[in-house]
Amino acid sequence: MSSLRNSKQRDAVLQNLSERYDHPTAEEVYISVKKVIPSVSLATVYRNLKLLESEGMILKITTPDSDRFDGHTHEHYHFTCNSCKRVLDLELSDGISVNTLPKNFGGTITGHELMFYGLCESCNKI
Amino acid sequence: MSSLRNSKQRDAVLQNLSERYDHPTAEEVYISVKKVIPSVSLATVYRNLKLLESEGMILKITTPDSDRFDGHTHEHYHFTCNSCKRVLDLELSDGISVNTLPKNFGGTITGHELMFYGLCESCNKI
DNA sequence: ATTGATAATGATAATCATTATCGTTAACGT
DNA sequence: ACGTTAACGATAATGATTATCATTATCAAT
Repeated sequence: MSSLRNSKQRDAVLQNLSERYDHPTAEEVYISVKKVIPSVSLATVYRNLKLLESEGMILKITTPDSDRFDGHTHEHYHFTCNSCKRVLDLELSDGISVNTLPKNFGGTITGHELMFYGLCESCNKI
Repeated sequence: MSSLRNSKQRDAVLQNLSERYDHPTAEEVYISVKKVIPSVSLATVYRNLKLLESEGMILKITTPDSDRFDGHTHEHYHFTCNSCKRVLDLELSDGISVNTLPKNFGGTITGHELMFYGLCESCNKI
């Protein structure tokens, strides 16, 4: 069977994401990785982001505005500013209700969306 | 200032969404509305979905696979099947923890993502 | 009812993020 | 080293969404 080979491009993508906390887009990761490996291709960044996500090493965060990536995979939540579109981390204390909005946060929260993932009943049976 | 005028195309979009619970894509809404107004344009469906969402009359649900629409705006949550990509409603009892997964559900839940929306601290000040 | 202003439409071109293709390069087991 | 093939860089293709624009429909004022 095929297995993963080492790739400095993939290492650079993963390292960049592990160093930052601003939830960059694929394009923004590309710009950063280019500073370390100037010859890197945008397609390679997309390829490795997808691969790393499928391996569970990074998270893809889908917002209404853009897809973003997060190198920190511990359980935590996110906030999107409707104005500047930035994505911030929100750490909720364990067991907090989704109806109890975080207090230690200078912004204003006007809504939230909770999405569960898994297998539906019919796909479960297959 | 400008104000909204009546439009049977917009009414048809809104009515279609209010009748269904399957969280259709824009294309799927278009197919349905076309059965009522055969001359309707896909662009008109997109325009009205955006307009209705900005008016708070429908919800846009962004999933990793596609954007979907929901005509039912009361607070509730969603489940995306990783296999068939369907989006289902999940009603959580009030105050339930995000760590307590719903029981009345035939599928398997493997993860979840919680996104808050609003204004960040710096945009708040503007 | 008619008119005038303009919101809304239908058709389609343009945009843009992402993916596919393909010839070349590089990782690594033998 | 060598051969196999995963991974790459470059770029074309794709597909969902948005922009454009000439035409039509809404509706307040006459």
